[in-house]
Amino acid sequence: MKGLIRFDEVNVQLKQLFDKASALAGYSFAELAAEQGMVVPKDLRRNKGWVGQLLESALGASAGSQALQDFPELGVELKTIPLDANGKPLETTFVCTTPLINVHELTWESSNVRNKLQCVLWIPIDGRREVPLAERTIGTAFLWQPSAAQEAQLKADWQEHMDKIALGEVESITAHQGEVLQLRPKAANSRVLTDAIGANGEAIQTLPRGFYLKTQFTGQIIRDTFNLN
DNA sequence: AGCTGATCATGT
DNA sequence: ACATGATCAGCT
Repeated sequence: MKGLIRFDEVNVQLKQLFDKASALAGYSFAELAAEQGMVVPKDLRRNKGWVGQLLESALGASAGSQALQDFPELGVELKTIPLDANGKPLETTFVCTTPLINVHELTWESSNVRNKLQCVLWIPIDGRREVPLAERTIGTAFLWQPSAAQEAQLKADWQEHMDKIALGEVESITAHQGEVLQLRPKAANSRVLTDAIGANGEAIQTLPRGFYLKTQFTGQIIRDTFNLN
């Protein structure tokens, strides 16, 4: 009984979140920022995460720097995705940082990538740089869970990357690898170092990496959702 | 340093 | 034109 009641409550909360996100469609960044008491920066050059933070604020996501979902009680991750005039993603999507040590015990099933992508509340946003930031608008939010085929692709890429990391080959991995999930630097700058495994199993220092969804993958999600093509 | 939120800017 | 490697801000 208790479980059933909780289940219902979670569904109600999820619906409320989705309704709230849906209601944001059409608003300009200026309008939403005013509502949230935020100031629209001139551009995103020194405020790259600003749009994401604007939506987090509007939807009441638990802020912070923890490696958790945005709505842990709902198991939902919030992601903004900048689109061009044709509805194509302009950027890859950061998923989470990549573990580079103690990786032997890790499995896809328990991975942070799988956890984060289990249920995503995507919010398409106008990413056109030629449009002043204040005038850009919010698109139609949608909930997504990876299909079996999509999860299989993600798992295969994740496993390939993690195998290389475990073998001490992290520095040979480029963003070209992975069908849908790539590994790229994720740091304040290229001089930042973190612990990793070297080619002979020894400890080395390397640039921190993150997992990113390639634009072809997110582009297909967008097309599937909005019946484009 | 290492997470979160990401986009920038350059090379191809 | 586009993706890769680099970078920016805030908080812990």
